[in-house]
Amino acid sequence: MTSVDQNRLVEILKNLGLTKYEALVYIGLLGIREGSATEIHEISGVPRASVYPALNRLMQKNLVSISHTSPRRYRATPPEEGIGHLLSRIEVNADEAKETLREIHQKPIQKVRGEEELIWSIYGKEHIIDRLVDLIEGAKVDIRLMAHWDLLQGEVADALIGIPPAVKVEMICDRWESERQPHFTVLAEPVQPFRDSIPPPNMAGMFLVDGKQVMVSMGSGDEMPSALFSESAGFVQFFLRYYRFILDWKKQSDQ
Amino acid sequence: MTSVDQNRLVEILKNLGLTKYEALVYIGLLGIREGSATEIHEISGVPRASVYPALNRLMQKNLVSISHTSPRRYRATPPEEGIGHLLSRIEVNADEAKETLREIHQKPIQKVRGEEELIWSIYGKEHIIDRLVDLIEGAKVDIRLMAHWDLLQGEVADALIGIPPAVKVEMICDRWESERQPHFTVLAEPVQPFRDSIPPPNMAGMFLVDGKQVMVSMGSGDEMPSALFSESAGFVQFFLRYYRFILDWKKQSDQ
DNA sequence: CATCTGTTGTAATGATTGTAACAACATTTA
DNA sequence: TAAATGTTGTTACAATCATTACAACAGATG
Repeated sequence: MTSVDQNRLVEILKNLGLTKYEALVYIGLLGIREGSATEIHEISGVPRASVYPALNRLMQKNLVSISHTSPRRYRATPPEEGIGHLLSRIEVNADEAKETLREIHQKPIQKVRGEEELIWSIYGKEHIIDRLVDLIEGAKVDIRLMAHWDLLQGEVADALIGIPPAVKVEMICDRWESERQPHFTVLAEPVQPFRDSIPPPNMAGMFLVDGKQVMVSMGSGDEMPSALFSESAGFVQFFLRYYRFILDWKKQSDQ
Repeated sequence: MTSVDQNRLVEILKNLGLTKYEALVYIGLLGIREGSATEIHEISGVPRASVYPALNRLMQKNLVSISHTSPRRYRATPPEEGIGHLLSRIEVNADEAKETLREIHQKPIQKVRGEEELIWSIYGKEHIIDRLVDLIEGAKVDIRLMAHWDLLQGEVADALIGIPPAVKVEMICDRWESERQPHFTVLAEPVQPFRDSIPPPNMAGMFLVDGKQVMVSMGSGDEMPSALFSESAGFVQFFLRYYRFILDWKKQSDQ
């Protein structure tokens, strides 16, 4: 196992609640299945005196068992089980938090004012895609979009495919390389706003959902993608008009 | 929301990777849906100057969006989505770690020596139940057990019910209050070793799997339950004999 | 328009906490 | 008795918490 792998593993285990020493000890112990504190120290690189408290804490986390021999010997819980239980606990807790937070969110403790009039910024490709997926999955009536395939491919396309048939989907894009659904209208050809030579990935896109929400994404190449989201009627109307203009323009240039 | 609830929430969110201030800010913001930094400070109790860096970090975690008004306003990502994505990331990482750790575990880097000759200790009710479930689910031929219902109820019983029919299950217990399966043999009646008056919960139990593994559990009332596990042939044989003795004794006293 | 007041946003600093790293000591074992 | 094992204590460091100071800005007022 390379040092990069190990650093990655240690990082993940730290995010699951282990300290660096605990992670190193557990990884080392898995490599020898079972051993004494001194052996674990040798395999893991953790100072010998620090192996003992680390092992005690790992036992509390059910990742290690002890045999009261002399010297004491330790055994690693297999990772499917050990990590599995750790993760289960986190999931249970997260579900509990989600429920409580949902209640807070649904019963605001003060009158919410003009939230829908504002324009919200989102930064980073992953964040944008996460939020796009959420937006698409929340659609009830229709989705109109104009976007570059660089943005659509992957999770966004999957979300669109998963839309129930009652929701009409209309797209203008340079191309569409995923499956088509009967309720899709795809105008897939190079269109003017996306024809410029810009370095991939091209994150340009405009998504209109239910005539009430709009999300506009921009950015390409090395620059940090960003997006704007709004439920402001004015903002939505602006982009609806723009979309219809492009649609009409597209239909005419098809003749 | 009570202060206990809030502390619990903050604790869970910290385990999902947030700092205390980030958690308080997110919770507070959910309560007002959208607000300025000063409003968030007032609702959350986080010092006003510290709200800003906390909000920036929450934006990086896709839990908050910003509107570049003057003063700036912030909006909370709904918890299903925000927490959901956090958790997904953790799960993906945990699966990756599990896979890498499994490879390490399956290819020990040194010759494993007499691991099966040792007796391993496990402490704490939750840990014992976790390990019992793992043990039961790993059975391939048969399971023989003698245990008190206090220990069996819940996850252990569920695991037993989920055993495939090819695995024979034979139990001696004070009672069995879950469903029975055709491949179960249940001798469910007060038996001598469990008849003493001891404070509930009674964690006594002995589990033999495939004639190769044994786990013995003990403890009751307020005392910390503990268990021993071994694959040592001698240890397993000892308990097999003991089990058969009790079984014979049980069958005779039924006549 | 200049001035004043209050608000917003940022950076710096100090305190606290938990972990990593190391040293010293006590006990046990061969 | 020397080496190994196990325990305890100390120091350094990093991150977070908590607070302070200040510049810039916005709005109100004369």
